Amino acid sequence: MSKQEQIQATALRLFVANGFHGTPTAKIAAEAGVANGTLFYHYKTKDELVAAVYNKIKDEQACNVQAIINRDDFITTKFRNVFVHSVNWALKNRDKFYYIQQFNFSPHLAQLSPEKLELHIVGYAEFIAEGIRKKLLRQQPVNLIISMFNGHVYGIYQYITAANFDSAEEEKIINDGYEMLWDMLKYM
Amino acid sequence: MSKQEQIQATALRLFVANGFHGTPTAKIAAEAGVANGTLFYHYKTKDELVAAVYNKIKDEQACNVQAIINRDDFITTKFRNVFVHSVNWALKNRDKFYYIQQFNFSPHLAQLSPEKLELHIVGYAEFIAEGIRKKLLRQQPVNLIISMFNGHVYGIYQYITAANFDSAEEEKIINDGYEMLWDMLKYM
Amino acid sequence: MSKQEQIQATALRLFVANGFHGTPTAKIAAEAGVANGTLFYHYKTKDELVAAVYNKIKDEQACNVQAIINRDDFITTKFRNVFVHSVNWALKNRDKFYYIQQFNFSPHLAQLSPEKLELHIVGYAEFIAEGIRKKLLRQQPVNLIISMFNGHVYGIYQYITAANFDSAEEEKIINDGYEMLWDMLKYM
Amino acid sequence: MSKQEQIQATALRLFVANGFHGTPTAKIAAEAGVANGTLFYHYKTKDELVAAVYNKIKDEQACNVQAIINRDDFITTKFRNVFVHSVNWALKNRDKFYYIQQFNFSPHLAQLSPEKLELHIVGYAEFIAEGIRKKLLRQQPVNLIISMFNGHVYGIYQYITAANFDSAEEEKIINDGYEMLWDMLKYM
DNA sequence: TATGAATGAGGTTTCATTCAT
DNA sequence: AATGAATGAAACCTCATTCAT
Repeated sequence: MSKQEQIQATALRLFVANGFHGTPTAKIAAEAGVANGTLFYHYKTKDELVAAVYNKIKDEQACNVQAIINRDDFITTKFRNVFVHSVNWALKNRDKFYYIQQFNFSPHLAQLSPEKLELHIVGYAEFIAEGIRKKLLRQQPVNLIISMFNGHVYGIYQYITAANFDSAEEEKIINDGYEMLWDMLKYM
Repeated sequence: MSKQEQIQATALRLFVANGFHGTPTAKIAAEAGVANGTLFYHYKTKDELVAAVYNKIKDEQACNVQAIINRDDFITTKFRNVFVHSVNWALKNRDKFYYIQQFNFSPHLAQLSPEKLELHIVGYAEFIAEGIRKKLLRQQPVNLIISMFNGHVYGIYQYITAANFDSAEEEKIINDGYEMLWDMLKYM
Repeated sequence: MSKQEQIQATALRLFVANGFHGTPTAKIAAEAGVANGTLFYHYKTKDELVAAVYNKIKDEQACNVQAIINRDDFITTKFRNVFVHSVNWALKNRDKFYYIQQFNFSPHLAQLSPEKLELHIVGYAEFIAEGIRKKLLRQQPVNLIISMFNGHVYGIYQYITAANFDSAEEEKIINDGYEMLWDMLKYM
Repeated sequence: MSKQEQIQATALRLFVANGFHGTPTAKIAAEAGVANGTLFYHYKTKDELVAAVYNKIKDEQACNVQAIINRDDFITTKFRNVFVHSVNWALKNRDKFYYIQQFNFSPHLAQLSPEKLELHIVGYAEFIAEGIRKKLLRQQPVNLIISMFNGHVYGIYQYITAANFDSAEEEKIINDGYEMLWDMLKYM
């Protein structure tokens, strides 16, 4: 693990635990086992580090989703798989999921270039558009469908993390959640 | 308006405009027209003020929702009204809604007493439980329904604020959004 | 106990526990059960309160010693009694004794009028002068004798408070201490 | 002279001149010719600096005394030299002596580790124990002898500093003082 | 006599960032 | 590529004191 990766991993952990503001760069460096100045050698500013961590997570997320989309499944299967995978990823990477939210509701978001942001949903958009075109999904704007989808993932995530379910219960909730989602978005 | 109220009102305004970290206590005091020390006379720490502002918004929100719930409507009407109102409130108070999210994804949240947090959903829970009991809503746990509901509000909010719709369009989206929500949560 | 006395008693306790600087007037007032302003009604400044506590203790001390001096004892008996009493008083009023030292090594001391300070040793001086004149005590300046005397009290006090003796042991130490003192100061 | 040493040296000078509370950290930094933050880079808190200065003085004192103890003198000579030296050091370093007392009667003392405190008397204890064993000194506990000794130094110091003696007078007083001390502590 | 809200100067401390090595 | 001592602006907070009631 290179020093740069050490720094990012430590930053993620500390930012989630204490917030951006509650995490001094000095602490990140110390816990990452590098010198204070090293952090600023790799990232010009703290904000740059914050954004780098965000982009890395987003890329990882997008990659994973893309892998599922690329599978040669039928669209409705794709849809289901993307949902289930998204929830599971969030549950297995709570830190990262939390970090994304924290970042989204911070002044940092505004400083990201819009094209960078677009990138993260491009894969989504296509197959959902296809679903709408083929009258498998509701006749609504693609972005609205995506927003509903994400809101739903977020809702399930909140529900599951607020309590302490075992993995069988978790699975059932995700399945029920998918049924609800499908009832909401399917073409009728 | 007492000095204490002035401080809180000013803090609310500045916090929603610049975030808590972007707002020095000195600025709050100055714009509230009081001395620096006065702020700390009424709130032991800045964090206490941050939490007070949060609670005030939450109370306002809860009050509004409660007013709708208390109306002598049929449950399905209540349900619709609460949804529509929640989205509209968020859209008309984007700063406050943003502040709430910012707070929710920060270490501040953890420092709030759990009972205070419970209070904010107590009104919700009852009428939704009733809806489930009367077989108007899906046979799922109350909290799951609430989570879905909130996720949905959040999704619609995101969709609307990401673009620039006129008020007629906005209304249509909210109505469509409600239909989708209902298809998801209604008893079948 | 009047409010004024409450304030003084509380101030003594807190000053000893936390030092002058470590004790805010607000805390004194609060723990004394009076309002913040009340303290400043009785004492124009914090320094005045600090000095008042000092003077009260010194007066009490001086009074006690004077009572012993006034007894119709032979001078050597007086001498012994004053010593024994001084040590015992210090041990029974550790807070007060500590306070005196703390005050003596603080900028407050310099702000006391010299005549006020003189007052506290006037009783001492006379009978010691007599002891010297009558060739019961060493032929040295009165003030030197007094300084030695006080240093000796201080030394015994330090020794006893540093350890945990029972009262029989304490008594023995004080007696031994007196013998040493006498060997040092008696006329030969 | 490193910046760290500069800070400590300046702190020592200002603390002894104005007391710890009378010396803002900003002033120390300014007079040491370093930035404000530099002080806190080397000392986590002001208290840490206060203690560091204390320890430095104590070490200096202990070193000096140790040098005398290590000399190949007869015990009674050692004893005399230590006394004379202690008084002279106090008189030539009134500020430092004052600082030590100020510190001793403050909550700072309680925060020093006990083993650190022990260190400062370890040299003393040994040769005094030897004096007792060899029946040159009174048959009393070592610590009692030390306490008496210190009380005596303290008494002489008080007497001399309260008035304005020339150096010849000072010398005589110290000699007389020693005789008294000896009459008190010698074996009979 | 007593109160307690209000003050504001001043203190300690933090921390992102720089730079000589 | 890496270091870590040094920086100084700016933050939070304290507290003796005042004053209208």
